[in-house]
Amino acid sequence: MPKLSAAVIQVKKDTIEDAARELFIKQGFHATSMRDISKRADVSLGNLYNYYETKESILESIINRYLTVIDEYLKTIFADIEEPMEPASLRKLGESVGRLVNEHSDFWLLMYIDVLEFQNRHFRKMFDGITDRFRKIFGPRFIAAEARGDLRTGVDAAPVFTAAYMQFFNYFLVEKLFGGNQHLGLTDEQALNCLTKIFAYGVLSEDSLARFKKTANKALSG
Amino acid sequence: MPKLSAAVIQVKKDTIEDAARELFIKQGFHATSMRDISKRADVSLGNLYNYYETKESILESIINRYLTVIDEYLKTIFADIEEPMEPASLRKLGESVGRLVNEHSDFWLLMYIDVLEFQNRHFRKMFDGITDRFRKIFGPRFIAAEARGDLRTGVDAAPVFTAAYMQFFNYFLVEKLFGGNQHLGLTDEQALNCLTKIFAYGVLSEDSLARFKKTANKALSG
DNA sequence: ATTAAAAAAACGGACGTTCATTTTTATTAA
DNA sequence: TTAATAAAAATGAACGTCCGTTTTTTTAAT
Repeated sequence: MPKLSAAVIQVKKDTIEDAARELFIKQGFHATSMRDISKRADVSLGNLYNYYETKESILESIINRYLTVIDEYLKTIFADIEEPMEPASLRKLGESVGRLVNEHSDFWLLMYIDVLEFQNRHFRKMFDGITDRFRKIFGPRFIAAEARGDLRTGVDAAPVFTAAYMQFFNYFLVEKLFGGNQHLGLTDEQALNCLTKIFAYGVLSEDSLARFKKTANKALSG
Repeated sequence: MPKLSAAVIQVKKDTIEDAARELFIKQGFHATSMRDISKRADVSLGNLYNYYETKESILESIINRYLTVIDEYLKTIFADIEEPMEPASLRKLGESVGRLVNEHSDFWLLMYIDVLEFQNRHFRKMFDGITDRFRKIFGPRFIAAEARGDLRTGVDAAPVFTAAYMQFFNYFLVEKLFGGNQHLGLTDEQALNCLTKIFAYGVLSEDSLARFKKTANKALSG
């Protein structure tokens, strides 16, 4: 038998990884055996080792492929955002992140597998330097917003945008994977509104704002 | 041999659970064998089954004990907060949550184990109805703050406080377990300040606030 | 002597991986 | 177009190890 074409090999790897992913997610990495994978992928046990060196390398391949999928999803999300600091944009960011979490919730389970089994070796890049990445994408618009006077004095847009992104992320992950069931006491729609308003307007009234500023601002400088 | 005293039994269970916890955290639940636990706890393999029915019940016992520890920690945190909506209080909340995460980071790994292996069965209660719990603790002070006019009109303090709590939590978890290494591009101190300011004051300036309110407020109502 | 705890041995099964064997198929020669 | 061939792919039994748990035996305290 001559070598299979790269395309055929890729198809087979796809079916193997699909099967493995489903199992890893449902029952964890260690609880999934190579026999389980071979059965579900309809590939003989031994043949798995023609495509992957070890069981761990199957997981790695799944994670790496998934990372690119998510990366592209995120790119389309960010491409849709014109003025990142506007409330409507933040709200839209939240919606998009919610979809990302809910449509790919298995991916985030893989992330926890990675945290537990490999000290998050494969997923580190997701969070490492994330603020800088946002600065790269939105930098000019951050600066423009500041120049227009959209932002409070002293506010750096990049970490704030990152914080909003992370907050949305965390909200939907808790809802989806941690059994939060409306842990903010609000529907998803209401929660998105609430979180967006927090980032845009904050919580304090104009009156109390002036009152607290005297005592709090020095403590919160920097 | 007469029955061991309850105290002696508890001591032994402590040593077993300490050993098991260290192993579960370091290498995961499935990757940890009863032989590993028996070796580390210096207890014979068979004897483990005089104290626990199954391996899973060891994990459950660890989680339940830990849950009470964390619960008490949280109680002391909340007891320290007099006016929950003041910036200084939010900042203090953030510091406390940071300590909680960093001092008990293994606990949160157990939570991820629980998510993966048991659909978060044991940890659900940590997030379920959390906003209501905050309302129970701070309810009168939330109402008082609103009555004093501290809050913007239409702001419900409880979900906001919960969101702040979750945001701090997530920030430190990402830093500690997900390799964030300053993912906001700030030191922990600066990040605490930044997040606190977001919750207190929001991001937008007074000028832009008025400008956006016309378009955004109807979209964000509710 | 009695009773329970602790240790050791044993059990059946499942694990990741290897490997000798069989099957398959793109290429080659007819 | 077809048949032969050679090499890769696919197979599944086998390997040695380790698993969670059970059973048996030994030890220790009343």
